[in-house]
Amino acid sequence: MVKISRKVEYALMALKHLDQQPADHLTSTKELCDQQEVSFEVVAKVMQSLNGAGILRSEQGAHGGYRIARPLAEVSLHEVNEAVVGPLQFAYCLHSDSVRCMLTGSCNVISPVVNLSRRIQALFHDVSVAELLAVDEPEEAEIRSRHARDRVHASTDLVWK
Amino acid sequence: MVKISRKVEYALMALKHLDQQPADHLTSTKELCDQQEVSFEVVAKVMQSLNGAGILRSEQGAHGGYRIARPLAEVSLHEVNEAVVGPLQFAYCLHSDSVRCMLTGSCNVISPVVNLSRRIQALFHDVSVAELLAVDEPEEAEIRSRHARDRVHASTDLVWK
DNA sequence: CGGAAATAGGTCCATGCAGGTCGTATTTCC
DNA sequence: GGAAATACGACCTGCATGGACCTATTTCCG
Repeated sequence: MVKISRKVEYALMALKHLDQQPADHLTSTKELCDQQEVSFEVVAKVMQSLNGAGILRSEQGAHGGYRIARPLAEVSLHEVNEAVVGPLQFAYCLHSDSVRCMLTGSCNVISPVVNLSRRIQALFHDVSVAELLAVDEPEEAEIRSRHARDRVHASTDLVWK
Repeated sequence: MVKISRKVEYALMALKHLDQQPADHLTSTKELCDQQEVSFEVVAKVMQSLNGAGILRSEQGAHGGYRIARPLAEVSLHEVNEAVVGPLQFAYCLHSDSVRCMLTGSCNVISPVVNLSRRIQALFHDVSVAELLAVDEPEEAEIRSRHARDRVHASTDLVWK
C-alpha cells in the first residue's frame, strides 16, 4: 500500500490553517483541533516536529502557539514528511543491513526499485507545500459537496482503483 | 511512511527476469525464486495476481509457468501496484465512510491531500514498467558494488534522510 | 506569587495490516 | 498414476502507526 502518513495530513491541515491567519497571529494546537475531530496529542506532536524542523516557530507559555517560520513556497513536501515521520525508507530493497535486505549479485530488483524511488524522491522534493495548498476553490467545493451528498458511496475517482 | 509494497518489488523482480528470457520461454515460480532468497509462496501469489490482471499469461501443469502477456511499455506501474496490492487508498482523508473520515465543512486537509494524491496518481499512471527496467547498466553496477563493499553503512543517497 | 494556559517530550498500548506459512485442489506432462 | 506446476483459500505473526497518558517547563496575568 502506498499511502502517506496520517501525520502528514495533519501537518498539511495545520499548515493550511496557519497560512490563512494573519502573519503575526499565534495559533495554538487547541485552536487547530477545535473544529476537526482529531487527536489533540498527535497534532501537538506534529506541531512540535514541524517546529523542530524549522518549518514552524513556536512561542511557549500562556498565549503561546505557532507561526509559520519560512515561506511555504520554500518548504518541500519532503521536508514535511521527513519532519513528522522521520527518515524515509521508500523500499525494503534499499535496506542495507543483511538481515532485511537479501541483495545478491543476482538480485533483479535493485534497479527498478532504485529507479522508482528516484522518481518519487524527485516528486516529494519538487513539490512545495505552497503548491499543495494552492488548489482552485471551485474544485474543492465540488469535492466537499460530493462528500456531503453521499458518504456511503466512495468517491471512486479520488481513490485509486 | 511512504513506501511501496514488498510485493511490488517482487513483481518488478519477476517482470525483469521474464523480460530477459526468450519470448517463448515459460518461467516457473520456482525458477524465479531459486537465486533470490524470497518466499516462494508470496512470489507465487504475486505471479497469480499479475496473471489475473492480464500482465502475465500462465500455463498450468507440468512444465507450466508464466510469460509476459503484453509489451511492458504498455504496462503502467499503477497496473502492477493495483494487481498485487489491490485498490489503492492513498490517504486516510479520502475514505468516504464516516467512521474513518471526519471530513466536515471546515476540514482543512481535503484540498492539499487530494492535490498530492493526484500528483502521485499521475506518476504511477505515467511510468511504465519498461521505463523502470530500463536503467543504465553502469549505474546499476555501481550500486551493487557499493552494497557489496559495505553492507553496514547505509547507502544514504538511496534512502530519504 | 501562584494558577492557568500553552509548548515539550517521554512512555506505553492496541489495532491494522502486510508479509509470510500452510494446506489442498487442479491442471498437465510423461 | 505420479510428478511438477499453477490456483486459491485460511490462518498466523511481527511490527509500525496512531493514539492515550503523564509529567515537566515556560510564560502570562491577576
